[in-house]
Amino acid sequence: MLKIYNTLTKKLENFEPVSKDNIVRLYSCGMTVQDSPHIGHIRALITVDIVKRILILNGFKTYSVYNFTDIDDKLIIKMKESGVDYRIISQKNIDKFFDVFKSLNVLDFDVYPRATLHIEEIIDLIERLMDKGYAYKSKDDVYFRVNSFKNYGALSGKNIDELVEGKRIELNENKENPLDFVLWKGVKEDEPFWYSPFGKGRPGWHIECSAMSMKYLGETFDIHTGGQDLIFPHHENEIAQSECATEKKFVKYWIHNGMVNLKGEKMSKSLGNVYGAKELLNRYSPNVIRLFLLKTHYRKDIEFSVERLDESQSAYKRLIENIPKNDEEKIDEKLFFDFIDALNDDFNTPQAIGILFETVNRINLKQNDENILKNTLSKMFSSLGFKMEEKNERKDDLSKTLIEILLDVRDRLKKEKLYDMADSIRERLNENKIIVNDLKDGAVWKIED
RNA sequence: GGCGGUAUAGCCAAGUGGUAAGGCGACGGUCUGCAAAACCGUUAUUCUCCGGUUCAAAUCCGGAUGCCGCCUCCA
Repeated sequence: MLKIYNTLTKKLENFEPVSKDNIVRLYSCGMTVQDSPHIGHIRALITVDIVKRILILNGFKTYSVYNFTDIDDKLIIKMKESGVDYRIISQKNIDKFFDVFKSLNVLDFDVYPRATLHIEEIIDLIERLMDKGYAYKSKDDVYFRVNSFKNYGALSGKNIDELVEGKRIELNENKENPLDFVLWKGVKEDEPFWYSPFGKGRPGWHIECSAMSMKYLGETFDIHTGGQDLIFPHHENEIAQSECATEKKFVKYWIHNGMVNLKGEKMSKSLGNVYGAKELLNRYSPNVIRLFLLKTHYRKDIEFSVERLDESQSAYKRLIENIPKNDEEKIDEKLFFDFIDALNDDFNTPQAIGILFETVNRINLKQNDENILKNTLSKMFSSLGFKMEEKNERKDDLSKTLIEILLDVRDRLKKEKLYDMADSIRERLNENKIIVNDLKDGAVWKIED
């Protein structure tokens, strides 16, 4: 039985899907595409990926949505600064996202909707809210009336009265209540806009997620994921908008992943301390990054560092040694069951990875069930979304031959006990990223990753 | 100030009542002319601190302290 920690109830709950059709519907809050993806986005992505994979292991089918918020204040600021149209900036970042996405071996989502392509749905939703008295027009903007939703604060555990006293509420004389949030922003000079019954303007943050999730997943769906930093106000506002419009429960399970911190600080665009996804992928393989992330439980913050990644790389090397190339059928059912059991406990990937390494240790002890263990390891490996990497053979036949000749010469030198010369050949090859290891039956070589 | 989370070995990290998984590192060993790689072994009498409950506590209860996130755009 799959158990999920639900942010809404703050409890571990048994997972039971909303619909009887065996399809689990998920919505992931994606990027606001004013900037390139970073390690934090990767973590969120790997988290949903694991959620989906484990649902599938439990016999469910999934239908999932990953959205792009491709119009917002920051994008407009960037446009004004650079003189480049916001659509070009956002498209560039969406392209970058898909580059990263593809290399990570993440399961495809079924839909990747964009806010600007759902203006109609957004307007409809705002109209529904206005008709019911949950939203009001003030000057050129439309706001959501927070006081009209009695459950406001349920997800984030916040109390409306305390929020009002908080020091960080933005002052805006158009609002009835400082907590009210904008659904539709009236156009200002030199800004992109769309026509609507409430005047020219553009959607506020929050509303696009409600409109798009409802469109593709229905008014009530199973799982909504995102980073912990989205709990308030973004997800809180999504619930308010959606539930007021439909008068139905919006989402059954809310899953939030922890942050990736850098030097004790959250990595974020505003702090300017982000570590780019692309940079990272140039330096580490997708599997190493995946291992680095899955070694820590998804709800816990991770302290980002190159040392941690190097550590994961060392561990990964040991793991990969024992993954057979061809998947065979026969596995150790008990072992695999333990593995699933760990994952079914709120996606406990650290424990599952522990089982992987215990299996590696057993394989290395060369017991008689070695092959079965290897097959099981392979199945666990791919269940977690790791993918056997194709070694890119950057060596052509000629250099291969030359290296073989050199090693042959070196072998003869060794036999003559001319170790200085033999070692010098090894060193010079080494300097050129050709690693030579003398094993029992002769030397082997490989090109350094 | 409010809300939430967290504290486990040198470092990272599981474990929520039955006597501390796993990884990295370090050290020792096998192999080796040497090195490297690979493999084997060792590495927390104890879980931030102080009380309490229990036959039994890292785990439950009360209290203290530290760290982090959110309360403003954020994955």
